[in-house]
Amino acid sequence: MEKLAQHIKSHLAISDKTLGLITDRFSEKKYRKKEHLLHFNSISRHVYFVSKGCLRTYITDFNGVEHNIHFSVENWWAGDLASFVEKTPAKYRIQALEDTTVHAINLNDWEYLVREVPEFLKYSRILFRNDVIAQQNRTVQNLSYTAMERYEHFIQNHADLAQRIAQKHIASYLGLTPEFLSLLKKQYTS
Amino acid sequence: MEKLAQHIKSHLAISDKTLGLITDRFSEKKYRKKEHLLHFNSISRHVYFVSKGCLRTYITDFNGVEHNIHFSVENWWAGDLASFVEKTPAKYRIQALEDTTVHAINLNDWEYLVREVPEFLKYSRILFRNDVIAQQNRTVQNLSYTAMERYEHFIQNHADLAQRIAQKHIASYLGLTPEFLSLLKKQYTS
DNA sequence: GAAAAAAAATAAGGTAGATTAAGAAATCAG
DNA sequence: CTGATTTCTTAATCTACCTTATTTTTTTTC
Repeated sequence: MEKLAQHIKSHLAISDKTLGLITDRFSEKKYRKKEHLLHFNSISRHVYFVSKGCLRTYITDFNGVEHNIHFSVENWWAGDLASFVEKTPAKYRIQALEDTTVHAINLNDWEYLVREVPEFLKYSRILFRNDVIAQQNRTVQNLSYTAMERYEHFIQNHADLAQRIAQKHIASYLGLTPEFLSLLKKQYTS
Repeated sequence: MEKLAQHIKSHLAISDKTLGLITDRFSEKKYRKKEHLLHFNSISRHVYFVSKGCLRTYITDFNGVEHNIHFSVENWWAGDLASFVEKTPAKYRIQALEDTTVHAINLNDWEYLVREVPEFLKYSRILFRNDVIAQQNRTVQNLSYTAMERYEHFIQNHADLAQRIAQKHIASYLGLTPEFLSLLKKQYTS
């Protein structure tokens, strides 16, 4: 739980005792590469904090094409928020891209913490807020930039991810075919 | 303030007295068509609840092309959340598309309500949550659907808006040129 | 560490949507 | 009500990105 504790501490002042109350509600789970944490149309019972490894959150459209929405490496959260809080069937799927260790919390515990631990409520608000801002930025970028610009931006801001993740997953994240990304990459290097 | 009160009531149980505490912190403002509520690079001092009229939230990209991010008609919120909560220069601009009446709240009052009125905290969480979910859906749609499909979807889900707003603004929202939208429209009707 | 599978590169040809331009229709300002 | 401005339409041309197919490279598996 050390990474989760650190993450919370980095966002607000909190005593170790209170921190303990929070981390007590999480349980560690391990997933093998390619394993799914969340399946389409199932109800998302947990949200996850990644302490090791990498997850992708994606949808499969009506043509069967997968679209990566989000990557979660160490110290990031993953989850289908809508499914989790509304108890509705998930639109998203979540899959491990590497052997991954997460700290999972279920809705009961989440609601307990939000209700009983003011620091957790504050932390959860920061998470939601950051999520909103990140999503906004992505919308803006998809509207404003060419494929090449989006690729450059991704490389510059997520150099680590670009090393770790298969190119086809980056292509999917950027809304491109892997073939076209391959072409861009060649142009970018030269 | 009646519409704002109604909107809050529709999301949670709340006494009229508590509701009064909340609406007291809002002030009514009126804007003429084409007037801006928020300029680029200024700090967003307020968020707005629209009680009459219509606003658009948009960005101008480095080529000078405008991209509509969001429309806010009666009973919707508008604001550059990132700028508002972080006190950073706004990325978005907000403009009245019609003569518009809003209820505005500044950050001090917002934070006061979040801190002192648990019902408002709950309400604000619902707003953020819905915002996240709506943004997610938009990302998904932009990735998965053709221009025609996005147009059909818009017409079906926002028939009212389609009547009220200039087509060029819908085109911008859908990520299309007005010329191409005009073409789609012809195909759609026939 | 070899065979199998998955991912990446390369290339030709195709298409959704952009660009440019010009006329028609609607809206606005006085 | 009228001229000016903005918006919408139509059409020809163009291009960014997709599709399909083949080969090469990398990764996985046992």
